[in-house]
Amino acid sequence: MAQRLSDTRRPTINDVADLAGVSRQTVSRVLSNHPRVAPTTRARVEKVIEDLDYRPNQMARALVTKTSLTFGVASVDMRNLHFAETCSGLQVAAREGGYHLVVTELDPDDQRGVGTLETLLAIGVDGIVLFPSMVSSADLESFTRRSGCPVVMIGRASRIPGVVSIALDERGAATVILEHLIEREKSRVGLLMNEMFPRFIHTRYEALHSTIERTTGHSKVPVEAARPTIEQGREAARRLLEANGDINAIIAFNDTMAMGAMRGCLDLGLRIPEDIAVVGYDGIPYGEVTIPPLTTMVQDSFGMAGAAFRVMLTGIKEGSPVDGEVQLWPPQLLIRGTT
Amino acid sequence: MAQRLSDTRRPTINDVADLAGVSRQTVSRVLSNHPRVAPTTRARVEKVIEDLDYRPNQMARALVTKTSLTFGVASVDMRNLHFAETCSGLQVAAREGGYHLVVTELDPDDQRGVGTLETLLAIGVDGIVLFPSMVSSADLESFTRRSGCPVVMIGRASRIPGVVSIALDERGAATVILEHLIEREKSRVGLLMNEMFPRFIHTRYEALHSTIERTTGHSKVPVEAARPTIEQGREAARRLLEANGDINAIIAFNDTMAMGAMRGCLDLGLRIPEDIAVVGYDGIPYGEVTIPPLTTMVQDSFGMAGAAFRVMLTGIKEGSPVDGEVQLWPPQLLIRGTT
DNA sequence: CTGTTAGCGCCTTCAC
DNA sequence: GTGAAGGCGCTAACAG
Repeated sequence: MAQRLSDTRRPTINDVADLAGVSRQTVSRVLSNHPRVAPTTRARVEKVIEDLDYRPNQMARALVTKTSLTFGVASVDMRNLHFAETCSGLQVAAREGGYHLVVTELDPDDQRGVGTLETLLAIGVDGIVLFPSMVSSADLESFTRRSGCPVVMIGRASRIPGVVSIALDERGAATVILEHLIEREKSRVGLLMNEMFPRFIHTRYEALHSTIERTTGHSKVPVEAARPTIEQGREAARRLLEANGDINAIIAFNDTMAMGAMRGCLDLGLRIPEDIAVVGYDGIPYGEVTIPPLTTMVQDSFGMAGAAFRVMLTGIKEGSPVDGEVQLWPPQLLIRGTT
Repeated sequence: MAQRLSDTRRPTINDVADLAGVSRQTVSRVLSNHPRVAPTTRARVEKVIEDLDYRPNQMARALVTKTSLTFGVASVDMRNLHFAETCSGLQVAAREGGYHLVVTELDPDDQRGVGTLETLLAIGVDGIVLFPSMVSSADLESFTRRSGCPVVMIGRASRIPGVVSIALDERGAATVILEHLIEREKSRVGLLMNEMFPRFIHTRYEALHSTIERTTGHSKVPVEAARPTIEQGREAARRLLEANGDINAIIAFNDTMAMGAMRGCLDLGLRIPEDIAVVGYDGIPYGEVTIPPLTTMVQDSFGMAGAAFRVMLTGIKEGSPVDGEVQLWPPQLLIRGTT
């Protein structure tokens, strides 16, 4: 038993120091590339490190440096391509800096959501990338104020002190979509929104709603809310169409719902795009193989992820997040077959 | 500045102890629900914990307990629905045990892949869930032997000492698919495989290849390898069809490639399923909205994730992984419109 | 250039 | 029931 333990025990900085005949401090200096180490000493220590396949224990290191080289990524549901792509982008950006991602879904039982953030903090993350969620602006502000933890929010633009937002320019996006639909003479628009997000964080809904009112003159905009799945999108689209026979365009919260909506339209015998146009958001790859291919408001998940990581890193290094900054990303409408 | 630091400093066990007028030890006992604490003391301490919103620093705790309550999840590419769903399942299972996921992509520069595993270990994970990758069986075996870290591999069945495999029963799955295709009189099968996975870990390829030979009598099975994307699947399918005019069925490595293959077939003017049948693997939601809907070998990502977490937890608790166990999951063919 | 001392925040072991 | 030492593996600050 003791045998086994000694077998599996990872070498520590002490082991390296002993074998190299130096103090732990010298090893530590070699590790951190401190200049004032004699070349011969350095070589000797590095040799031992190599031989032992030693790697410093990051948790011990974090305990003293207050920097764990990990950051949290939180969303309500990770089974989402936009999220997956963003995570991939975060991971790529993070790797260079030696950072790791702790990915978590916000606890559905924790209504306010802050609990999940506190938990991330307790395990030692240096920063948090947060996807749109139930966490209210007030809670978020108090969280960052209390903790000093840099928080970057992707996908929802709000000027929360202590939080940097990176999001699609929703108003610009809505305008581009509406211009396009109007050009296609599809100005009677219905909305398919995500019921997971309460009104107060629903910038996309508000942007679309006000833009539709402004550009089409229709004051009552038909809308249905559902979970962001194909099946729910399909059913919601049917409800939307049955209750509003005059609709000739559907804008969906994301591509997944839009793909469901396409089926809902077919269910009712409507032709796309002749009878009804469909527009999604995100630009997921699967949208290009629907028949017809889906017109969509592309989000540069990868680019936004990179930006998010850099902003977070700045927040970490400066010890505090930039104040309420909002980075808006330009809309980019990918016009394909559904409009 | 000192002001700011003191503002944002998280309370420690000492703060709680001081305020409650007890020693740190007593606080620690309250935290771990130790029975021998006077009810009044406990109440007092809990009150302070509540007031301070104190949460124990997991890294400090991990340093002494050797248990971080985190585990690593590694794959070659996280932009993959099967992976995303599995992560979601892992996260749900993990939450109950208070565990967190550190998700990482295997470093493409690290050809052998073990480096990524070592890095995970250095940041303190208690176990690792590994997706099929370039990591060879030999490297994996030596890694688990040296580190004693429980590793569960999802998606590739191999009897590696120290590693538990959880995977689809590939031979069973291949048999089910072939029986179905033969019944549909589509026995001239071409294969679209994933070039990311080298031969030696390609159980899916081997199962399909040998099953096709056995059941159809065709000894030379046409195959194309490509990256697992829609576009690459499409091109590979065209190559496959152009080189093998007699093919009347394509089995793709996963649904994404299968969806690309469907486009490739259309490109060449083939009707699905009349002229050619298409089968995918995974059962991702988007497969249900292709036209026609995609026949697919479903993988219970969520269930496999739960099983993987439980196995890993057992490994962690017992201090060593179960030995070379392989859990095979039964095939489940979802027959839709492409066959 | 290198070593010593003193913790980081927590738990384990042993006293009382 | 509670407290006092001691140390997990590492680095910061000071010696020399």
